[in-house]
Amino acid sequence: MSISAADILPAPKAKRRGRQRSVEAESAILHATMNLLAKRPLRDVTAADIARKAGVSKATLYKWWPNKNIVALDAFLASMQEAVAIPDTGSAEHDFTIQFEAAIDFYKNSSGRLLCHFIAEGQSDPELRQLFRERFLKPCRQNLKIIWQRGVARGEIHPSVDGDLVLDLIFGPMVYRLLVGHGPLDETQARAIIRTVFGGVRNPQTPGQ
Amino acid sequence: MSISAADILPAPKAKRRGRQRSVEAESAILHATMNLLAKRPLRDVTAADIARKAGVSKATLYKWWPNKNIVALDAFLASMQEAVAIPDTGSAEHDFTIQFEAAIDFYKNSSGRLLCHFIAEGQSDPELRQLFRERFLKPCRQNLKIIWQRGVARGEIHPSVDGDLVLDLIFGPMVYRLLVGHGPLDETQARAIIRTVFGGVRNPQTPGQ
Amino acid sequence: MSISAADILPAPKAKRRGRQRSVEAESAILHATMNLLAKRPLRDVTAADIARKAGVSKATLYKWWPNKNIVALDAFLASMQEAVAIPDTGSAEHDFTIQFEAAIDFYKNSSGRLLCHFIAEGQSDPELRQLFRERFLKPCRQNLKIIWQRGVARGEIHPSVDGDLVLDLIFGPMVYRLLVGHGPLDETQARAIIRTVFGGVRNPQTPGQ
Amino acid sequence: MSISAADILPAPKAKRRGRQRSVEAESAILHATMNLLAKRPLRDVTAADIARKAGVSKATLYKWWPNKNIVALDAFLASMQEAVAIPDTGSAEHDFTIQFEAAIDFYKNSSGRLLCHFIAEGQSDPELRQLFRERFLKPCRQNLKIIWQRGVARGEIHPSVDGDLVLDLIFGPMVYRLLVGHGPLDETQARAIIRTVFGGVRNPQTPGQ
DNA sequence: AGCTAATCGAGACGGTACGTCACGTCTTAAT
DNA sequence: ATTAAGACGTGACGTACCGTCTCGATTAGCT
Repeated sequence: MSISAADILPAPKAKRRGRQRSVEAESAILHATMNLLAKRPLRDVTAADIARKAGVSKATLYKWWPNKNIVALDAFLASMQEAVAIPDTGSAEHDFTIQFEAAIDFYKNSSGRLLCHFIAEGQSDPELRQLFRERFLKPCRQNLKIIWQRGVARGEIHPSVDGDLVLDLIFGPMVYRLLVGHGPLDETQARAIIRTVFGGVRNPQTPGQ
Repeated sequence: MSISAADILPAPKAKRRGRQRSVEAESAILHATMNLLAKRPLRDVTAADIARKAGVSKATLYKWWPNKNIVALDAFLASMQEAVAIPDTGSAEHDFTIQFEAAIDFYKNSSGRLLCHFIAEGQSDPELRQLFRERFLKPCRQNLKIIWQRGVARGEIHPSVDGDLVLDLIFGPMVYRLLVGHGPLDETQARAIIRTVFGGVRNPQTPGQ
Repeated sequence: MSISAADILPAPKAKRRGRQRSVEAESAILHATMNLLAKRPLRDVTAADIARKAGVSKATLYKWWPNKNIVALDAFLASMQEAVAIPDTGSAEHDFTIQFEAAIDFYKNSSGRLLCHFIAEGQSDPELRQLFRERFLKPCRQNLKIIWQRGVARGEIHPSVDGDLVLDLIFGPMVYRLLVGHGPLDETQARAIIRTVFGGVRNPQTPGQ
Repeated sequence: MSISAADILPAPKAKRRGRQRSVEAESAILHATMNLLAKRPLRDVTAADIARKAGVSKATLYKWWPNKNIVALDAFLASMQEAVAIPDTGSAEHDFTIQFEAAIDFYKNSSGRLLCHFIAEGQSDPELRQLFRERFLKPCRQNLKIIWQRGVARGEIHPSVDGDLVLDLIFGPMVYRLLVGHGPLDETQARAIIRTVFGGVRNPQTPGQ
């Protein structure tokens, strides 16, 4: 899933004359960024901080990225190298549970804070918002949709329900609680969410329903 | 639901000696703030802007509020004067649908952007995050929980499902989409969300389930 | 030599109606001011500081004095209660030496710093400058002129030299060094100054003069 | 005698890497400062005023100078480009008269007000006081001491009198009157001061002396 | 083997918002 | 009428970060 800055920037048409872009610099910037983001929130990491830590000039940073938020997004994506294997247990509900528990576990660390900051900064940085959707959210959701599709194919999931809606019913509450912190977020909650999304909150015993 | 700055500050026991706090100033600040927030995002509204527009000094603003974000929250809360009547149609699902549609309608305007900015700024401003939960979220959710409680009492809603979870299953997706903008948010979606939360995504026809 | 605020302000015509002016307040203000000025420079003492220390409201302070600088001048003058006895040894040079040594001794303490601050603040506060001349400088110089007059009368001092010039030749260097700190200021210097002012710097032995 | 900010800052050893300090900015700042100081007193000139007038950012100003007072001192020094030719008429008294009259003439304008403000601000700004002595006073006095030295060498001036004292006897009264304004300051006074400093105030005719 | 560009580090720059401070004025209830 | 308390408008302060820019140095393909 890793996406380097090169993906965003124009492809190097043939070989350009002059000094080539420094790969070390890019790598140093991304690593320095993740390093800093592990310690303090995105808002408190300045472009100058990143440049200093990476041993790179601010100009280099701004040459390849429009601003530090997008550097951070890039660094975050680059750090998610290993492709996540989508489980396939034969039960969509079980698969979702596995994936969702893993997600909550992952976002409990500084990754969650970072995710929140991307969403937060995206409120006043449309480009970040856009890239966040394209580069991060879309691939994630495409993976998850496979579970949904299997569920529909197997007849487990009602075909009338939109796949995007299913994902948002699952991940919406998680993101909400991550951002606002008004409720707990652990394995128990993960299971309860999946169980409820699948079963619904309606009481079937009720005669009048 | 309106909450003025006075709620946050020490209550005026009897009448204090000395010049009283200017009610006009407070009101002017709150109105000016809402006025500005209707035009541009919270990030682009400065403390000086608010002070100028309110005909008030910056010092006065900082005397009563720690920063402009919390002024904005206060202004937002003050603008939500009218108590929202909780519907009671006899069906929790219907009640939720009414309320949820109203909410989505409300947050489609600048209110939604403001809500998003509160959540966004809250990521790097713990006090705002805390106040947002206490002053805004809590009262809202207490209202909504009444619908849930009636539903449980009537046997419509399965008693095993936590009320907070129900609210997050409904509002989580909305907030998620408001913040990230990866999916639509309209009356159709509102109904689909409520319907799915109540009915679940599981296909009951499936024999193997 | 003490001059109270009352001297500056309009005399209380008969008995006015209502609460009478608090003498304690005035005294408390003047004492508090001197107290504060002994600790830190005039610039760093605020009107609020004085009011707080005196247990008085800022409004009271501003009612009777135009600003804190003039409060300070008043406080300084009030603290110089005891009339200085002018020496009369029969020699103007000796008398001046005695007085000048005493002056340098006096201004070595915080009094000197205060004097400097009056002169300094006077650069941007014409009223202070004016009052400093009238209330402080004039009385001081009138005293000192007695020494000069006696010297002229006795034939010690050349009648062609203006008395004010004599005083400035003596005290100018002192004030200059107090303010700028470019040279020492002690008993030795005091004597050298008086000696030189009386004798001149010209070398009488020089034949060609 | 001109002293630029560069003198205060670390000398540019060879050519440093990176963008060089803008000479235009420095020059613009110094000129703008003098320009403003010709119109209103130092106290009423703000750092923002200078920056705006110079077309420079406040940050740049604060990068190179600790505060506006020292900018002003620098600007004042820079404006005193032309080296003052020390007169050499063969008579120290005459030389001093020429120089002193010129000084009084110079300080009659806004320069005198500026000088006073440097001394005034120096009372609460030790760095300014220090720089004023080092950068302004010292060079001035070294020039003037040449006159004194010649006078001593020629036998005109009594060798027992310290050169610094001679200068303070002459300039002390001038500075005193400039600051306090208690006496006139013109050509007549200038001559009277020099004459008295050289001849002393003592009446030689007096038999009893 | 130069020439020519693109890139690099360093860091200065204009701009703008921040939150604080002191000023001198004012309003209020109590004396 | 004057007081203590203290809120108020004004306006400067010095700091921080933004994103742009200008340097001289470095590097590599092209002549």
